[in-house]
Amino acid sequence: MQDSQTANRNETPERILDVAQGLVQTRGYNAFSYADIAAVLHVTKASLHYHFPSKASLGLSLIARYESRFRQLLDVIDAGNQTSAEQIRSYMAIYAGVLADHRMCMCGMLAAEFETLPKPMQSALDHFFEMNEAWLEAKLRQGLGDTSLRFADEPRSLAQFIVAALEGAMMLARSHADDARFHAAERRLLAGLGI
Amino acid sequence: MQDSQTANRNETPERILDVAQGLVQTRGYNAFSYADIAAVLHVTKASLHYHFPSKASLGLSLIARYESRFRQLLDVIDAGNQTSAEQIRSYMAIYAGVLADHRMCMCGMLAAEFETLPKPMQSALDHFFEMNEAWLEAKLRQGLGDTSLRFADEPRSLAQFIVAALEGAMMLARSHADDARFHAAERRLLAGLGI
DNA sequence: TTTTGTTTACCAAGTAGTAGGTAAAATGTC
DNA sequence: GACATTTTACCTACTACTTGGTAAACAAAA
Repeated sequence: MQDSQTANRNETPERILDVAQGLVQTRGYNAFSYADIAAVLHVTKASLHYHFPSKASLGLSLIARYESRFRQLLDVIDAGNQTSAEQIRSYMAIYAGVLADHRMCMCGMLAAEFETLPKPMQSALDHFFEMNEAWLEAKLRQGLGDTSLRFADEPRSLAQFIVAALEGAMMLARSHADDARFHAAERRLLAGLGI
Repeated sequence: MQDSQTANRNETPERILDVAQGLVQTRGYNAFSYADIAAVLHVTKASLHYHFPSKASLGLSLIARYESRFRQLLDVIDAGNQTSAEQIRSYMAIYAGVLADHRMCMCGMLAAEFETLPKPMQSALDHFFEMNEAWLEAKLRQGLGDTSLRFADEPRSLAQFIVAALEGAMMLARSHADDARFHAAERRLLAGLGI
């Protein structure tokens, strides 16, 4: 009958992931501890270990959830009836939304720390970026086909470039506390697609 | 007369910085400890604290040295008689060299960890990027003037974009162990300047 | 009454950082 | 040149605290 207990049921792991994700996005994987999460949620570290036995397992769940949520957003974009150009704009808007929340893309942050991550997290990260690049590549090809986009490069390589540029712009916009830098990068990347 | 003593004289702080820089570039500021450096140099942690009282002071010295070395490389580029276009190529070659050494740009790495750094390090980092962007902006303006470059954007904003894109490309090339991604980004950025 | 989630109370190892001491080199001063 | 003094560069041994992680007891549902 205690609401904070009843409400938690089955949702506790999600709330742990919420807090952990925020910490990774602002501080990085190596700069947060179970104690930090415990303090926010007013539970003990031991309780966190019940849901996520190790930090590595927590990290892996973090990436899995992040990718599946990202995938859902892409599915929504795919379902709408926008041109490829508009869909790519929507894609960039996802990044912009994260930045507006004073966060770094979680997987961009983890990419910086790549060398220090457990193997399973590295593989999950690879998968996340592969998914992103594949989606973008498809949109680029589509846009070339229906003439809503205009560019010279190989679509796969251009997709990789766009992801890298967005991550880099996000990182520097955040450290300079200047979202305008990111939006300028967005505009320039779109200009490179002839839109 | 002991060579490892005589040789060390006055150079020990430099050797400490060398090791620390390598660790930051591959693992990040939050993922290395004095113990790691001590192990490489076969000295005690206390000895490191003699030269750099705190990790923050070590970090600050790290950025100061990195910026002054970077500045020297830019001065060499300035001194040569290349076109602006060629000078910008040389600038990108600095980044490529770091990546070829399986390292991330030290300041790019620190930018990801920005939120967790002591204030003095944050300010030093701002200064590093400001210096980079100002140099690039000047080269872009110069290239517009002597018609060796062709682009539509504001030079300052374009300079910021190029730095961000290089950092992002470097970060993802490193995590994918695929230097080709970075070189593709280089080519695309140069193409955006009409070269 | 078993399952689920939590707490208390730990642990071994690692973190940055300090105290106090030592040998040797550098710098005076006679 | 010989002497005392200071500085440099290091060490051993420690403190105070944090890290990820565990075991066992306990509470609340189902």
